[in-house]
Amino acid sequence: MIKKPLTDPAPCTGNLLAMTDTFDILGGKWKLLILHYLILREDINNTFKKIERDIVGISAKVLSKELKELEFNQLIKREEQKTKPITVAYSITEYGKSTKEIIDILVQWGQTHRIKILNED
Amino acid sequence: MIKKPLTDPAPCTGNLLAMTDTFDILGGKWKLLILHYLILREDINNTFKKIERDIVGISAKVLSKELKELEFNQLIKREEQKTKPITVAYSITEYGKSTKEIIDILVQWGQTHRIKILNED
DNA sequence: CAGCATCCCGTGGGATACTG
DNA sequence: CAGTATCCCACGGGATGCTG
Repeated sequence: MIKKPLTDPAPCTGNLLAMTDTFDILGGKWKLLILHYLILREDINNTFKKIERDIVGISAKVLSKELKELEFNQLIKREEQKTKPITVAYSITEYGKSTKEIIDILVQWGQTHRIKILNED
Repeated sequence: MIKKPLTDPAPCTGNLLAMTDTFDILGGKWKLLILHYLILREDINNTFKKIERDIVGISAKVLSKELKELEFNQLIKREEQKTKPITVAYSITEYGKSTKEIIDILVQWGQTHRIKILNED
């Protein structure tokens, strides 16, 4: 039987670092919701206003900040359209689609949890 | 702690709701780090003090709050030990282990992202 | 319409001290 | 040791108004 060092310094630093990286980029309550929205509506003209209306509870100020950060990290693409009053369309990038597996697992976990809770008591 | 259904015309309401449920339970920057820590150290005596030391950056006040919420949602178990100055050990529950797939994906994504960034420019 | 500037408030969380 | 209680401040984010 092999013993581990007793004074075990913070275990798995690498993993913690990687998770923190992910939180930094995708963290907060909105980014993954926005990515989910854009992934499902890949071929649609998703204007700022439309996103703001569809994602219930988000304010324009916060949405603006979130979109900017997502664009900075190349997860979404921003395109100004030459309309009368200017409109802007946002879309998912190929790289942005890599978050789909995260989203799917979070959705699945949430659904399972809800079922678990309902079956209690 | 589950949110009430939103009266929400947005597409894919169910998915958004499920994701929001997950955020409510596992959200914030600490809960998944704590679960990850406890999953890896399943058979170890994880006292409050030990966790506080190993998870760099967390304060006792916040750790206390997070542990309470995780226990409330049955993701971890709290056990007082009959030591001289009382100690408390926390451990992952079977249900808590269901978060491992989430953690694994977040770790993996973070690592991949880091590699991507390094290979740019 | 998109999104920035301002003002303003609630609260999350740090620092510190105290208790069982 | 494992928390709890207080004080206190920074800042996230709402509301509103303005501009290109």
